[in-house]
Amino acid sequence: MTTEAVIERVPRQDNRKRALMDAAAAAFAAQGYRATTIRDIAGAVGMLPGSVYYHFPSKEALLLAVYDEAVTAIASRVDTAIAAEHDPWARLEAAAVAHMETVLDTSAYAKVMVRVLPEDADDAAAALTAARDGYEARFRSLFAALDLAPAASPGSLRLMLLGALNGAQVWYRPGGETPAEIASTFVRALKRGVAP
Amino acid sequence: MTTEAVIERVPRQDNRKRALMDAAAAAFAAQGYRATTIRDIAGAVGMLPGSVYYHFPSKEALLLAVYDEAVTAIASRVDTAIAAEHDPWARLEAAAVAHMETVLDTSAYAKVMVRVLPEDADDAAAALTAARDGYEARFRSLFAALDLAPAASPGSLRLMLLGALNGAQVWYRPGGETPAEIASTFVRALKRGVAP
DNA sequence: CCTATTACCAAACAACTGTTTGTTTTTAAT
DNA sequence: ATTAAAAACAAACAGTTGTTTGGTAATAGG
Repeated sequence: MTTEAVIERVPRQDNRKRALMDAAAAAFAAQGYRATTIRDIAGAVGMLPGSVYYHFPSKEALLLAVYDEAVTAIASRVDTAIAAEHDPWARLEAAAVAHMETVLDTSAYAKVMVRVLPEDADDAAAALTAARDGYEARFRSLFAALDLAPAASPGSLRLMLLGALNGAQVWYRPGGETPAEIASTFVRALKRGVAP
Repeated sequence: MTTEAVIERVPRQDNRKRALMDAAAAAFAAQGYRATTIRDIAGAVGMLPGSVYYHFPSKEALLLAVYDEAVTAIASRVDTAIAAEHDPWARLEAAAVAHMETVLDTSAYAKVMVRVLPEDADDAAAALTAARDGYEARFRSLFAALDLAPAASPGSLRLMLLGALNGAQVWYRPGGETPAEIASTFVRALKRGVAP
């Protein structure tokens, strides 16, 4: 008994955990965190509500998992985009385009990051803020590398750019300019406006 | 009976209706619509939950009343601000400053307009959208009056400006630049960026 | 004073919420 | 085939939600 080897079980599939996160992301993005019920999510993957708690200990934990995944994914896309550029303004433009495309086109995860405010999840609020801050630090660096006119504050500009990009989720409708064009146009206008 | 004069009663005071709307606006702005309960609002004015329904037929009706009031108030402030200017860019700047000051300083009502998405209120969604559109039409006119470089689309610029201004509510913390300074700086940068 | 209306209370309702519990089925290694 | 863990079901729980109902003070006009 004491010499018993520790048997390691490989979990059958993560598929269900992933399916739950995908369903949760879609629901959170479309209806918001509070308006989404565990029953919505469970139903979307053909599960009973109680079964969700085998995979996640709480609704907030599920949100946090989705949120972390969202931050990781968009951060990696932005990193790839800026790695291809050297000029500071070109890097900012590339980052803005990647951000906007991810939020508007790609995944429900990024939409969750924009739509769900940290205050929506009482206990997980600090964790959500931390995750978001980690991502936004990239834009902090990008703005710090710019050569700006003395009147322009990099902090305000960064927050306004992110506000404008994220606000697009509320009003954007496909058909006219693409997300990439909108982001690109905006950053270029900003450049002409605040360069020395 | 047929010649009976119609007696008109003057309601004692609207004070309570107003108090309810103020409390609702504060709660909606701080916690969002769904996270706010009728009990929260009733408690804030020293009333029992059921009594709220003497003044408003539903929670959504209360939201709509707050929303309409918010739109009316911010629209009047913006109208006053732009009436004092003649140059198109100066008018836009004045409007942006008035918008931002209202959202950040003045009242919880304006914050509701920014924070509560129409989709949050299932049945009243269309009414909320209509109210918001009526307000945003002012900015449509302001942008239409500008002399823009051919590459810049007035529609995208308008939505980005509003996105940036409204996004400020999420990140703004008092202490540094004032809301008016931020809005002003931003519009001026935009002008240099997109003027022909 | 009388009376109808206004404004509110007190208590409940039915529906829905996140979550828990005990049990059963499914899976994969022995 | 046996076994044990993994994954799900079935059913409930306790709390909260928006809302309704019937009664009761308060108010102001007659």
